[in-house]
Amino acid sequence: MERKVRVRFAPSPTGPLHIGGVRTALYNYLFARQNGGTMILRIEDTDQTRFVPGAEDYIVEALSWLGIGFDEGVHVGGNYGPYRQSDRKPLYRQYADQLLADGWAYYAFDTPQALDAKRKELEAQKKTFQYDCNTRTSMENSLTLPPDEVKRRIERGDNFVVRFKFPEHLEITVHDLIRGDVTMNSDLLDDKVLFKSDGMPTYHLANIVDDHLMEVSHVIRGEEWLPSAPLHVMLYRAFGWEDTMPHFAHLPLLLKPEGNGKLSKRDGDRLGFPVFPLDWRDPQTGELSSGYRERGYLPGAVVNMLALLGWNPGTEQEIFSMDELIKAFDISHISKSGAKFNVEKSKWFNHEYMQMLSDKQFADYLIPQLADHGISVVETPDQLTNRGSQVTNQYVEQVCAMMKNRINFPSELWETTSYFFEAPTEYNSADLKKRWKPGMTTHMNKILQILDSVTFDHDSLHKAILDDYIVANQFNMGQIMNSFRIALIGKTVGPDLLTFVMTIGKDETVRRLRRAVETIGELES
RNA sequence: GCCGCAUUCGUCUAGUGGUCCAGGACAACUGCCUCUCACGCAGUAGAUCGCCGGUUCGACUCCGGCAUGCGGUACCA
Repeated sequence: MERKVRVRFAPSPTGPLHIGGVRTALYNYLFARQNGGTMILRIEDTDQTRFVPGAEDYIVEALSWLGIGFDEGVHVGGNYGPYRQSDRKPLYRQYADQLLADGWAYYAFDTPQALDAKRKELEAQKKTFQYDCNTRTSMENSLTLPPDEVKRRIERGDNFVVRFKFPEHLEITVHDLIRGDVTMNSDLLDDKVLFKSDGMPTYHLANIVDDHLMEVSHVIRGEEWLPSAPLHVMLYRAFGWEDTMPHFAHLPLLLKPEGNGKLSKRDGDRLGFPVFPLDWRDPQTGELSSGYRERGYLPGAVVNMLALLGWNPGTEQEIFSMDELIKAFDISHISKSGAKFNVEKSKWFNHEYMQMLSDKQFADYLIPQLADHGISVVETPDQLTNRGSQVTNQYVEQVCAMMKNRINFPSELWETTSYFFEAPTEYNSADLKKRWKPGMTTHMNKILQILDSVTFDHDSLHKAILDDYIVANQFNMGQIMNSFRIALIGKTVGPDLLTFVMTIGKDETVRRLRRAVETIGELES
């Protein structure tokens, strides 16, 4: 019987959402949308000591920025709420009690300090302590204490936890959609705490109860959960919910770009790329971790890049819109091994997505940067009152159209287009040395004359300067044109020079060239 | 230590027993374009498929061992 697809993304609000978590959310989303299913956002905040203010809002905002939407969840509601585990607190006790009553769990009174001491003691003998079928008989719990003593302690208000009682000698098999069957022996598994002394369930209990109550059909989560999956399977069995147990898919981890290991917050700032979707300022330390959005990544590029980090379409297509991803996504094409994050490729993705933007959208990115440099934008030419610090909207778009293909990030806009808006204040000395040879001032003065006498359009300029002057006289094209370029731009970079001249106009061209001749002319040796 | 998962060009990956002397992308390099720098285009190089055995007529693909990496081993998720 095929159930309706219901998946959940269940982060815990302990800080900013890690990019690996974003990918988990994305895969859940793609799977839900592809199957006409429901996408749920559930907040797993059972550890009250790790609560971080703002983290939940951050999660919602980040996923919303990326276009990963939810049908049910803390922020949108739904019929299976509440969607925050702290709000579901009263619900869990009865399930712990049920397990206790059925012999699947037991009370344990060992204090954290006692457990800690035990671990240290064993460690000194080079052994490790695990609360399991071998050790539970020598601990303080309802398995070893007389029933009336257990009752007395509970009534007295002693702290206790509820632990799962793993059956002995049992092979537990978890079927994973990505890895196939994974089998573990119950004798090696520890009796996990299900219910804490503070009255909250642990992740393990809450997760199973909630997934069951919310009728979750598929659990798509990180590989770090694989070792505890047998516990989860056993819990479904213990509750008698095995026939509606969700399918599991454990995603490979995202690794740091160099060396080995999980991608961590530190790597990002050390290697100069974001590990988080949005900027995050730690409320405790005030430390800022940078995000993709603020770095100028486009949401589509981030989604596309993440989708392909651990999954492939089986074809050679690399650029996917969200709709295309939804169509192409397939759990069986998720890879099994961890993926190293590649900064260069993420830049390439962003470049591709930037190129899909219109000139107008580029202009919208550039205009604030112009303002930062004292240049304001007006709608029409007749509104221009100060040519030095004002440009028209149309001019900005024209510049963007010409320069967009060399842009990877919006932040590069000003530095790669500034010479369209400001005359050079200095001339690159290396370029001058290479191009501005003796006699160049004479050539520039000649070009000044030509500019003055010729019709100001691209073809006429080309004929007058390139054909009739440089080529006809067999002058060095590279030297003259590059010197001309240095005079106008300050260095030997940029678009087709005559197009540039046409863009900034005759007056500005003449002004820049005159000034260059005056300034540089003296440098001739 | 114990348990689990993984292992194909520098990186992401294709590959589900013969069609693979292993394909694509990013990066690198070369060339074209060109007054320059980019973009773009074309091409080159780069992987004894972690190692050793086994199964098979045939293995990157199946099995076993080893090595390495990663994950887990909390009253954290």
